[in-house]
Amino acid sequence: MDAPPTPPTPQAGRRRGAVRLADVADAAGVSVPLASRVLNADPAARATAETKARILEAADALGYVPNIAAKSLRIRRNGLIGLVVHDLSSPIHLELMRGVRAEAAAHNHFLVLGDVDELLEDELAFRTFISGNRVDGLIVQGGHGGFDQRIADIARVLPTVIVNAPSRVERERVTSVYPDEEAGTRLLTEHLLGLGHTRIGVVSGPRDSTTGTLREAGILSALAAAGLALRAEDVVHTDWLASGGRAGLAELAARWERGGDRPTALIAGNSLIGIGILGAAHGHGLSIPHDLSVAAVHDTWISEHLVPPLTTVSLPLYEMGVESVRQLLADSTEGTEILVSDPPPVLHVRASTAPPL
Amino acid sequence: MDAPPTPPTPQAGRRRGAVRLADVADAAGVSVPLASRVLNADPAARATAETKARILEAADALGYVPNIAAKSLRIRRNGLIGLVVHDLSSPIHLELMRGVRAEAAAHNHFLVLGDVDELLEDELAFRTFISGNRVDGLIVQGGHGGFDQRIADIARVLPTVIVNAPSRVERERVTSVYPDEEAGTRLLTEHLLGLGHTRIGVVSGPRDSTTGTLREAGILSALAAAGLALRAEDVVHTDWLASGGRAGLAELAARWERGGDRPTALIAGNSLIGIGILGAAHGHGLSIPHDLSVAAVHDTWISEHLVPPLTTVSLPLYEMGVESVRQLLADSTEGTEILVSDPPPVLHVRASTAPPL
DNA sequence: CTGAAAGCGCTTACAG
DNA sequence: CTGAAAGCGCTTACAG
Repeated sequence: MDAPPTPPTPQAGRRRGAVRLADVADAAGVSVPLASRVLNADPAARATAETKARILEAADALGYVPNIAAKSLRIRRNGLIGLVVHDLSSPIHLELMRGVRAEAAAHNHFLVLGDVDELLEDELAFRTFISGNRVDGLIVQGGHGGFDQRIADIARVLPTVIVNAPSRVERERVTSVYPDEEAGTRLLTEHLLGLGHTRIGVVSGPRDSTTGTLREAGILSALAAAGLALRAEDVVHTDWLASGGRAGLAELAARWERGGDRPTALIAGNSLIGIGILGAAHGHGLSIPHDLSVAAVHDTWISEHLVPPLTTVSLPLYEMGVESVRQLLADSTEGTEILVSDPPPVLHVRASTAPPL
Repeated sequence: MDAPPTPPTPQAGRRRGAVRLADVADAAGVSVPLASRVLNADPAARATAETKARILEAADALGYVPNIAAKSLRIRRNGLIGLVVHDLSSPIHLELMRGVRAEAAAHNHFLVLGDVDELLEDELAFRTFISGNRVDGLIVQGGHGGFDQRIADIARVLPTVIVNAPSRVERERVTSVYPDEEAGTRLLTEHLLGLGHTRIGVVSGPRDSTTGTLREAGILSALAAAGLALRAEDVVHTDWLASGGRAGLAELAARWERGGDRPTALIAGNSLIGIGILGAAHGHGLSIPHDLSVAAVHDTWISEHLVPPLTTVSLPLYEMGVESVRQLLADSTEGTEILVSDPPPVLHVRASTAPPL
């Protein structure tokens, strides 16, 4: 038997016969520079309409696509934005990411995915990612404590925008995009007050989280406006996950077992915490909203499918993603802080909140 | 007042003083080619250990990172993998994506994000994404009907792997990576049979979905092994989302209202459908698992936090992501079909399933 | 306005 | 084994 015949060069040689600008120029009978100018719509190129048409046709017929590497090497930009996320599985972060992706695409940019934890750990990956012209700029999910100084370092080299947190970096200013956290929790609190709750507890994120602090401030201000206070014993700090919500409720329930009064409503620092609380409630003999109302920050697709459906306030996550790309591409003054307030926080009342008994 | 002083070239000129290979070579007192060879660990480079050390030191001291554009232009690869996803908000797809990302990073590759729907709509974006050496290869989430022929077209130009679906493309063979769908649903079905259920219904995905068909086949075979059949009236087709699960249950409930017997357990085509069913059950006067057991394909972080926690079978999503990157980088024979069976499907029994009344 | 020339920063046959 | 030279495919001052 003979060796099997070589297949008709399918992708054996990879990147089969890529068509170059020179091929287009040849086909159109013009020089390479002119082809370049016409294809890039250089206003200085005043070739006859007919010539232009011939070039465009040739490019189209040959299926010409510029070689990105060659182009980037010349113009020192590559149409890539680095998106550094923290937790790929959170539906909250995902909504942000959707906005970033869509707006980037609208500007003919693509997203390159990075992972906060990995970049923090692996110095080489870190440098490769932010250096070497790999990306034109960086969008970093904010709110990760220790990462901040690192971000400041990067921002000196590469246009950088922090999304979803005000810049906490003091010495160096980094552009940041964030929502009106306080207005969000104020809305939730007012909703609960309106239902008749007078003692409200909080399951918040990590104690040192700026975002968490802002959310708590919104609760405090709404309570204060009603002449009420937030009791220290009604606040618990945990992490931003469903398991955190579960742990937070366990902690509170343990306190309540010692007797005395307890809050009739809980505000969850985010909707993952809210999910954890709903999931754990039954185990503590709590029926929601009968025994306890629960409301959370951030509306995601899951909220309405939970049992019971979760009352939330939606913050403009998608729009923040959009805005962060705009800021990045506008190469705006570093250190700008953009509050995204359109749309404003919106309350989504669902069955997890009800008047207290 | 004078104009404000120009800041000390922060990022005004962008990409401040990028250090080039030539700078490293100068600093080490060697030629550029030698520096290149040593830094790339070319085994042919037999400079003295001391010279090598000097080069590496210089690179380190200067913080040298190769210019990716220049490098890609030469070697015709850029360390970028295109990941084309369908629904960024699905926790199922996300788990896949995590595996892809991690394995890509392990091979010093980064991910560029594309969107199926957008690429289908926008011809220019499509060509830009797959052509022009933007990415070295493509990983495409499978199971999107109409996209298949398109994928085949791409695969002829660019190394491509379909993940999460066997290749349905007949004429041209595209490498694909998929789980043992039938084993998964067989496990769920056997679990329900073991609990004593003898009539089991299915809320599956779209009627023309290959994945859905495979999952139904697993159910059929397990039922058949027990001498049971799947009744046509107990099957409903919907979409793969929570809203689909909601609609599917509504459809079944409407049938059941006409009287007669009904299934005592339901298998959801995926866990989003399962979430929808759990969320809608109460509205149909059904208590789960008391009146109806529910089990679903794919285990995600939410499953255990649902009310009640959802019984699922986990398929190796993360590992499929990993494997798809390996296949892509191995540039394996086109048309290979890889069944990822490690780990095998695992049953996660939770409170949404119980013996029938 | 257009074309010939230079050059972006690398890698790699090619001579020595 | 190492260095000088060429060249990857583009864009853009620079002359004409």
